[in-house]
Amino acid sequence: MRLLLIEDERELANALSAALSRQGIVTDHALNLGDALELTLQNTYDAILLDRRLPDGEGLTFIPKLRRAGVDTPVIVLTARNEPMERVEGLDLGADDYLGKPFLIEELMARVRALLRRPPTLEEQTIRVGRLHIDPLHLHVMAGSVPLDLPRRELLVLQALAKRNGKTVLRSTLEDAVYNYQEEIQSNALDAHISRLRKRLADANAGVSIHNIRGVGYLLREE
Amino acid sequence: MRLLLIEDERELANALSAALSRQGIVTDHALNLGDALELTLQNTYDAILLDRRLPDGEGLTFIPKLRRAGVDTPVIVLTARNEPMERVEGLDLGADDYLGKPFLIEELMARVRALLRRPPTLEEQTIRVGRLHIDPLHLHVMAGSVPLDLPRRELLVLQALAKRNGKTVLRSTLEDAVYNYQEEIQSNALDAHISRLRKRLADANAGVSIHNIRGVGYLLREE
DNA sequence: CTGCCAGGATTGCAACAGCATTACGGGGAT
DNA sequence: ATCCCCGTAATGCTGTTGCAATCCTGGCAG
Repeated sequence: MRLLLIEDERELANALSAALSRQGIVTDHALNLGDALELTLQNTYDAILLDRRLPDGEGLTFIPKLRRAGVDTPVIVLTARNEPMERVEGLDLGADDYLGKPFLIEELMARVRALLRRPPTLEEQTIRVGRLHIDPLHLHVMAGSVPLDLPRRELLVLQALAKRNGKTVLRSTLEDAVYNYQEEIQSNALDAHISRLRKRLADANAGVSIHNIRGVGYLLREE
Repeated sequence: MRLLLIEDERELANALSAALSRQGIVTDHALNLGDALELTLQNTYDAILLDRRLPDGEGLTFIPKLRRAGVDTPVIVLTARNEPMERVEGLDLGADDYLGKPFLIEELMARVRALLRRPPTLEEQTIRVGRLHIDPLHLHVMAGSVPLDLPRRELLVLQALAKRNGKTVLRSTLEDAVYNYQEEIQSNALDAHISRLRKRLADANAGVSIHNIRGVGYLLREE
């Protein structure tokens, strides 16, 4: 783990560095905001410890600067000013945590650990076939850059087909995907949906087509 | 935004819920850990506010239980015990933040905002659709350069739609975004909000419209 | 090669679930 | 006292969907 400590009091900085080092944490140290910005752009840190009072300005102003530069490393603000409203200000400027001096090294460590534990954002995965982008999580379909609004049942059919991209989907599987066990169908309703879906895909110039395997099922594939 | 508050003092809980509600946050309330666990497994919260002293046990023990159940919702611990070492203990058990009572609502809000800021990129802090600028953190909506004051529930609807800009939001998801589980609606209240919101957006010449996908949900789209 | 047929495709239609809108009134906030 | 939010319900509307009638097609048997 690697931290950037931005702190102008050398004595405190050294003590912190030493303590962190004993925990197996590597600490880079900047004495002012100018140096700090340079360091953050050249390196990647797991977290940044930021003092508010610094020779070249108020520490908090550093956070928006960082963010604008596309750096989203978590920031913990260290400060003597520990009034509630000050904390609000700090947090709203983009700090991830706020720690009033004096503090125990253990608490700092615990807060760093808490920050690092936060899960990274999980990517939403979208299925791509032809010019279609299908986002099953958000029930969203795009044909190229144009959104494709599908009625409920057609959407279900398309999703079921897309999930097994290119592979044949049994007719019965499709039926299960579109109808729950309470809903009985006694007609070719499914065929009707397929037909209507085909038309819509063609109209949208989706670049895919629904192919039938006689007696087995359907599959979705690029044209 | 939707929170779970785990707190046995009804009075405090009600006060908090009211305050949060005024900030556009929907709060579910559990009086004990048992209820809380059930709720967390049934719903998805943006964050959990957890008291330490609870009728059926120490609140902190709840966190590992949650994590084992695969729930990684951020937890903010609220407590009278605010000694540094106690805080360390809480954070190491998996809490994401720690707030000593008494606290200002503002600070709680700031800490919640800090937590929620993580997953979406910082760029997305203010959402833009058409001529609308929506700042979900500060609950502020602008149509062009004119501020648009929306009633609470309509704001919640708009926010929920905007967060998934352009993508379909399930009806049920919208309901969860606007109502907590205690508030049962047995009418088309949601439809009514949508209708009224539509009118306001049109009057404000917002350049966006709410589109319905029959049987699925709604989405927000530029005109 | 031809005819037959089961399975598939298409499409009009009517029913209905789902949606939109609006008026009303209770209740909370100012 | 006033205003506005918000839930409710009545009313009218609309697109989806199940169905069925009809047409099409591929595969197989003779």
